[in-house]
Amino acid sequence: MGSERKDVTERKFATDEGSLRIHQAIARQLGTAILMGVHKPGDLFEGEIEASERLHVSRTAYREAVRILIAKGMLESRPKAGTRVLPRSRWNVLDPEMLAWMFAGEPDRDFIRDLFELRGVIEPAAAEFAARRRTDEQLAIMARALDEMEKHGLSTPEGRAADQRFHHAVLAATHNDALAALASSVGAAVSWTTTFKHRKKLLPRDPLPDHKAVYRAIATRDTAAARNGMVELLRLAMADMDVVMTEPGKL
Amino acid sequence: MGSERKDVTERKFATDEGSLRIHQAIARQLGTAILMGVHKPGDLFEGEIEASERLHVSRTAYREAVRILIAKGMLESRPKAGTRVLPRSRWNVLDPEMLAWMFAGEPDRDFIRDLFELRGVIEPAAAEFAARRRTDEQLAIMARALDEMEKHGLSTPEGRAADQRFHHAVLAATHNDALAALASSVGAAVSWTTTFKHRKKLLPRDPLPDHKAVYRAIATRDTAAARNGMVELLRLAMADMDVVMTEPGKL
DNA sequence: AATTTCTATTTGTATGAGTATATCGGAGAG
DNA sequence: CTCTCCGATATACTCATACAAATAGAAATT
Repeated sequence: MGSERKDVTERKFATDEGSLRIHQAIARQLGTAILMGVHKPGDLFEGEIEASERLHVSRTAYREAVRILIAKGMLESRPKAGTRVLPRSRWNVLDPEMLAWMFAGEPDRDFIRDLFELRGVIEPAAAEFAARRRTDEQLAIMARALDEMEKHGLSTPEGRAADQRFHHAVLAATHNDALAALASSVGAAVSWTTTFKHRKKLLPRDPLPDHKAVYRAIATRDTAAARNGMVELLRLAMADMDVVMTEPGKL
Repeated sequence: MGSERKDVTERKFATDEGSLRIHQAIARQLGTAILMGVHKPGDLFEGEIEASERLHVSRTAYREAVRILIAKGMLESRPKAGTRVLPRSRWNVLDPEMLAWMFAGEPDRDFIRDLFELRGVIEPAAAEFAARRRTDEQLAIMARALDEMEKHGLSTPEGRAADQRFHHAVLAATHNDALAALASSVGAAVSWTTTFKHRKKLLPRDPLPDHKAVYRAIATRDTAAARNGMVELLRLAMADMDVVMTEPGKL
């Protein structure tokens, strides 16, 4: 003892990371900074002591935050060498938490495009597998999701959540853990479009009929129709997105 | 406490985790245990103090290990509630480190199947994108990889590494970060087949011609041929794998 | 110029004290 | 009897400090 306690309220203000534990809050803060390009690949972090003092947290908490980012492939650290940002190619960009950090702010347009391209690759195949392997229970989940989409509409958070649940259910129905692991990536893309379109007040077409077509195909175990339905659904979503992406001006 | 059989050397022996830092070693140990089903979803871990004492490490190191596993979606921890294993659906099974843990031991056959199915979805599309967008430099990397595959053969570690580099280069050439992030997943599957087939001493067919066909298609920017070539390549790999998987007996 | 040795810097590990939080059980109200 | 509230308590979380290990880079050596 001998050293006086710090003013704790200062940190609350500085970070304001909700009810997260401190290490999580710091991880998010650092992760977000890296994603936004504040720290670029190859950049060296300050030492643990300086960093933890600047952030008004203990070295323990700071180190745990760094461990989290290392686990996600964003950082590496070695004695004497320090802690530095890894090349983008090493980042686990499909990690759910990382996607959450990205989409909390203004995500990179290029990456959005990449994510949609991934959707285009994954989801038609997933729909086909789902049509072949879905259980009745999984089908029921899809039905409920569609009901709620219809009930709330895509302009409400509930409706968008239901949309995500539908796509999630399709992936789950593939009975393939590797495909299902991409649910958060697909979900992020799904969520982004609808949110964005709502923000821009352009709802060019009702996506519900397409969703229902996919649903019917999966219900009747028509694999080809399921794939085609999903392709069609995505074609529309992507067309809308292209409008947004090629649009001039910020955001 | 009475039941300890501890040396200081025991940890070195028990974990024998190479030159990993302690927290990494513990993370790997716990992660592997979870993957092998020693700790099942829903299971509660012992307290930090007990756990760290049993493993002969400090609470600091143990906690950092747990942070890593939490970052990968395997665990969650809350005060009073304890630390428990999350449902499989939450695990980031495509995380490179996690794949390494899986394939270090005897990976789950079902998951291998899932991974190959994912390959079947991803790689043909990736080949098509690569044919459209590859740079000359990326093409050169593929060429070098094929040369080394031919030179060393798939029965050598060098040859298998070259095989992985080829598939990695194709994914990189898509210029899509989301697809490229799946490189380690694809790589794990690639590596597993060749390693396994070599161990079983069955090399049914030379995969090089197929690889070269894909390469030529990408070189000439023939998207359709690239896709078809990759489909063909995978058809063979999967056929071999099916033989292995349906084979009776362990492993 | 290449190699080895040294050393200073940085992360890694350990420990103990104290804080915050959520679960569980029990008391009280309906 | 069921439900809600509330407080005791177990548990993870945070902090501060000390010391250990490793390693990049300089210095000495060949």
